[in-house]
Amino acid sequence: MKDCKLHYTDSIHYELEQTSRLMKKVTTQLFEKLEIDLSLDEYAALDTVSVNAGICQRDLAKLILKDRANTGRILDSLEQKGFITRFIDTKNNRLVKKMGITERGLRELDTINKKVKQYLESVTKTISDEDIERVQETLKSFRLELEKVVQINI
Amino acid sequence: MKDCKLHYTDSIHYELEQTSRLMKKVTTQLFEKLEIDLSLDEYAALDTVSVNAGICQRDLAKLILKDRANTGRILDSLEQKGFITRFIDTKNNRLVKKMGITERGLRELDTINKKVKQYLESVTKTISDEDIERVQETLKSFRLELEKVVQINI
DNA sequence: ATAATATTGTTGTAAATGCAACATATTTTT
DNA sequence: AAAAATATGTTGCATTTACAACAATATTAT
Repeated sequence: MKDCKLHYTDSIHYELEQTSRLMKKVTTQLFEKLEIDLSLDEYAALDTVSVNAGICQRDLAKLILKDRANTGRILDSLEQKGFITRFIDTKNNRLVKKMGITERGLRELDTINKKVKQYLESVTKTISDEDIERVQETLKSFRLELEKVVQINI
Repeated sequence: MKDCKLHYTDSIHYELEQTSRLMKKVTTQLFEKLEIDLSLDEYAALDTVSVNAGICQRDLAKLILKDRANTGRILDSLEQKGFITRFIDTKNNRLVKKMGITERGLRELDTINKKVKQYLESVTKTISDEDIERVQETLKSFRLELEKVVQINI
């Protein structure tokens, strides 16, 4: 019993990784099925921009946990599709590329959010809201602990 | 408040993804710091093999959520490093490549497990054991629900 | 018995990812 | 004021990854 807990496959870290990978797979398949013209990462970025109007690229990169290079590329795609606009501005007297969601992007995001929410709720319907909420809260504390020890170079 | 919950960034799926990515980053950095000569995936595979002696490649692929191609490559590396042995056997009258952990692999795994456990426990020490356990259990039920709807081609 | 289908593993390839190097501009140090 | 350090974004590259095609063998259907 004591030995059991020594294994990675019995750890919360393993469970997290597995669940997350599976979740990603499910969502990717859902996006294909619903013929959504965005990648999962583009969607996450778009959603994050929508609630953080005027955010700059580096700050966005921190939120979506991508590096600056990939964040830039994701934004190129979103801009090219007309879902966001980018503009040069300053932050702490430095030139930065800020962005905002377009009218079209907002409509697209809203559509996707509704579709996805409906579907995903049907997946988690066997799990009580309290459990979900409790997990979410614990994950958040957990994440904050992780942020203290991880070195993020973005 | 109701609208809030519509956003991906407020969903448990987002929290899962973020926490998992962060966790991966932390562990990768830990492996580098401890100068462990295994990738994270190799470690997960080795650990899984150790508790599933005689497993075949495809079954292992299912457990570590990699496709058959990548699983094969990971095993090539582990075999080359002398941590596992592979042998041809049959499963349901079919030829399969089974594997087992070597004496050396077992020692290596044990060393890593101890190091990693010690470190990771220091990370999660601010979170109570009950919370961890509860999250782990809920994640597992969640994962089982996901497995029902996801299409896995391995 | 022959053809079609299924299982398992490998190889090839295109896309995603992260990291380092670079370019530019600004702040801090000397 | 000049030099060093910092912040931000982009480009290039090497690694990882997933997916499809293939090879070999066994099972099932006709």
